[in-house]
Amino acid sequence: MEYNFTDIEQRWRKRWADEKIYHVDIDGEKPKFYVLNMFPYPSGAGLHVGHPLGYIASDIYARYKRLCGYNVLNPMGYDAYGLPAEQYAIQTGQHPAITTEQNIARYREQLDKIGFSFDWDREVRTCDPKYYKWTQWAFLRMYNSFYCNRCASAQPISALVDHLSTKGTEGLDVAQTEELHFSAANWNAMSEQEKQQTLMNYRLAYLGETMVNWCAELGTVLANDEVVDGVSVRGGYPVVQKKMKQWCLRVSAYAQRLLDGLNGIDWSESIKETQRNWIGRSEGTEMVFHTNSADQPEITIFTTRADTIFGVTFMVLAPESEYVKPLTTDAQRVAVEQYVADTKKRTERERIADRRVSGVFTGSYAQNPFTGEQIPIWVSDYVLSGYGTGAIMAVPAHDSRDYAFARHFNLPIRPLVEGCDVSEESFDAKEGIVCNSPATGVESLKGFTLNGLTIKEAIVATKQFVTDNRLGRVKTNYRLRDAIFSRQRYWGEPFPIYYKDGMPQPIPEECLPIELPEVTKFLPTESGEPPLGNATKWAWDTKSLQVVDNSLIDNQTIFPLELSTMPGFAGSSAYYLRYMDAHNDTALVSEKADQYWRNVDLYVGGSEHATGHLIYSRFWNKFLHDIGVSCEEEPFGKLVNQGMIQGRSNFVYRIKGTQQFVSLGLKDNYDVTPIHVDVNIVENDVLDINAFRQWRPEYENAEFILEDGKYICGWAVEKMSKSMFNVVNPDLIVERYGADTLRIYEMFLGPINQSKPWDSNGIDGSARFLRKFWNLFFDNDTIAVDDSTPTPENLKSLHKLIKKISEDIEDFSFNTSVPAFMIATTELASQKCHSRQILEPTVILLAPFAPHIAEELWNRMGHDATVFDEKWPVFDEKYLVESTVKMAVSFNGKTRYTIDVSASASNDEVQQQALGDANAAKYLEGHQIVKVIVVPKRIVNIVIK
RNA sequence: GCCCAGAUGGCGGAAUCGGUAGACGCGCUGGUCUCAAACACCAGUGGGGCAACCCGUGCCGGUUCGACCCCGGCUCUGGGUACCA
Repeated sequence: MEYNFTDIEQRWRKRWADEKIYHVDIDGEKPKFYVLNMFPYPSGAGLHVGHPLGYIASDIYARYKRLCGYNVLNPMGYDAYGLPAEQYAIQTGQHPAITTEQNIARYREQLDKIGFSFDWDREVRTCDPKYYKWTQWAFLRMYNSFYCNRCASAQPISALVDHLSTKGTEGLDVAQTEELHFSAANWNAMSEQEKQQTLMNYRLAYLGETMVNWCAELGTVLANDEVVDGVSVRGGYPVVQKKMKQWCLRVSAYAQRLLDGLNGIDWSESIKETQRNWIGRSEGTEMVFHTNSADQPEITIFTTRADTIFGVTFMVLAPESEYVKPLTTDAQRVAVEQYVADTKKRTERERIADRRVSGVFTGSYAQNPFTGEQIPIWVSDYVLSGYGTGAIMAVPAHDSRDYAFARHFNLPIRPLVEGCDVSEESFDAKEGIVCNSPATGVESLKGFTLNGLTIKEAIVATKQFVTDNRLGRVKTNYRLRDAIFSRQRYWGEPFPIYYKDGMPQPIPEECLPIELPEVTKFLPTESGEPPLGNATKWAWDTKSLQVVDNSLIDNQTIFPLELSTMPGFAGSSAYYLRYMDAHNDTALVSEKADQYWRNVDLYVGGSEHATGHLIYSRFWNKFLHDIGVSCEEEPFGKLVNQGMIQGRSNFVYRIKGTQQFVSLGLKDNYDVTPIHVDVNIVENDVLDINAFRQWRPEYENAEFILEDGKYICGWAVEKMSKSMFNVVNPDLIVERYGADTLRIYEMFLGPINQSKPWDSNGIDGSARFLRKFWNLFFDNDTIAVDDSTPTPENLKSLHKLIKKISEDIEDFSFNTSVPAFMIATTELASQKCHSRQILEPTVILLAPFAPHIAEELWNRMGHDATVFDEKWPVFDEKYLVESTVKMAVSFNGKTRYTIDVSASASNDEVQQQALGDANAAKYLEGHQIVKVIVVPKRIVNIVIK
């Protein structure tokens, strides 16, 4: 019987869809299991063979869990807002909604061919108003919340207003932009506008004047994770620092919880470490340095090395620091202003590329709080305004950056560790015994000294002294910044915000969603406003509670709406919750659905989201947890990162200045240029010469120098992309080999979490395996499954397979499952096994990997129902018990021969047998036995001398 | 610079507990079938040697009866991150 995969796959896909066998509902009888893939951005290029890798792995797991009796939720949707659709719209005028719709249709068509067990009834699209209603809703909830440090939870803003109106800021311990101090009387005396302004300091979603990454070419601000090396991730355009009023999310409030939460989740250590570094907790000390004149502010600095206080020889302010202006003396004003202006002009990229030492003296001095010594205050761009307090105490002997600065400007360097050499470089290590702290003859405050302590002891002692003497305080800093939440783009979620007297006002929740307005142009307006500035119907009527025409704006009852839209991560931050209850019009997710599905048990996606989506999503979920929407504190229990599938490019070698192409093995005899050639006209690295001549007009008259009558192409592993001509489309593989072969082959390629090149050369092996598997069940054209009693060999082959496959799936080692199937198939074929008791469980084992063929065989064996309603076979050790075992015998660790021993033999008996063997005499000749080590069922090692 | 991961035949990769290194697949070689080719099937395939054997998991050293695996020191590759005080 021929294995006709095209017919089989089409038939089963239709039946699965018609009977909705992958549709799931809450089922109190069964335990739940939630499998999730990071949903794709539907790009215009469609899927290539790399995209389905993670989907196939998670589908195998989902089908396996279903067979194990779980109620499995395995949804799919689209992250549909994004820059490429908008840029395409700018170029062509085509509305992004239309191209997005087309791309989604194409994705769906491609996904459907691979046989996934998705419950499409739960599909979400981030650009659907029914979906982004809940994105806007969550934003409003954040706007109306603040973060209480004492209860480590988000609280309604009304609770804060109560506190402020009765106690002012007294006893307040909350997350805030800057620490404010005022009394209840002050608060009550504020105008409504002032109160609103003040509350912005505390809201979890707030409008803040912050330094942002501004990308002029894209016309928008970008989040920190969207900028790499000073250029935008998308497009690679330069990014500059600019102060702008932007919506922000107070992610920093959750820094500690985001850090703590990592300990309880099953993610790869590398991703957790990346997040820990990104959060960047550092424990240190804030110290106050007094300046000399009453009209100059005192300077607060942050340091993790308080122990180096006696080595401070200068201070440095960030150019953007608010301390700069009041601390600049008249004599230095021109130089300082010039320096600050110069710094502003340089992009971050330039600052990184050309890391020269620069700076300028302010003319002012501060006093060392421990010795009263006069310390010059400088300004330099190596100090960042955004971290700590934007001011540092410089200890050139023990910080390499301070060292470089001191050397450049000839400032003193004062070593504080016994025996350290600072003549060439600073001594940054936190090891050694402290000296010169204070130096001989220097008077220290209250006789305080660190001399003789280790650095670690000195840090503790200094912190204690600083706290006791009110010179500052112990402080924990986080590198994690608040997320900038505005984008000056069209194709994103609009904010449910309008402006009254310049102050933002929330639109009531019950009016959501506020739908994205139509525009005719997708570019910023001529006055530099975001694209929504082009909308003509984009004003809020506070009476009728609806969006109305701009011409009606009177700033009395009708007001302008926010022109920015939300960033890409907004829609992807809570989509896993929405899948639980995708059609609920009254809640993001019902309590019932949330209580049942709880959180994602298995999340599969790329590691490139480590500092983006995977942080924002955890933050967003923690907020929803605080307000009682999500019952779990962490959204994703187990995370598996699939590797990238790279392209395997092929090359032809043209002899320079000719139309002659030389085969790989002969190319070194000529002066050649390698040229990328379309991998689709190359098979097993052999070029299809005729196809090549037709590929492009310029190769029409190409001539070839062959080896063994063939043209062999060179190859290289590169990113899979159109320009390298190495894109492999899964549709073509499915057409030629079938979806089951594609699935098996993608898993066989290598470990799931490893990046690896796509190599079509090996796919025949996977196709051959499925054909052999299919043939197990047929005798010529008839199904050959009978009710015969299985032999011990049959049972052994089966149970070996059950054990291996079950373990592999649990461990996500699908690449080693495929060989196990191949071996079992070979064994069962040579045993001529036709027993139903063996073949039926074998089909169930294969079903997660190759669902179509499994269904077909299941059906042909006489079952009407789907194989996925069966039970996963139970492994029984007893079938694997051997009567005899092969053991290796080695002498001094070198294996010489093997012996067959009874499985029940004791170690002594095994030793007797190994030494009694005729071979033993040969190897023992002229030697003495020192000892014999017997490892049961494995090896007998005889130590001789 | 710092952090993380890795290095095994011609290639992708196995060896999940420190116990016969190279499973399985690709490729290659030989054979069967065929007028021939493709497909399919069968056999062989780490290197050296006629053989007994010897050598072999990036490099150097250590622990052990025994090391791809553990420890110390390097080299290289991939990824993340970077004036974070």
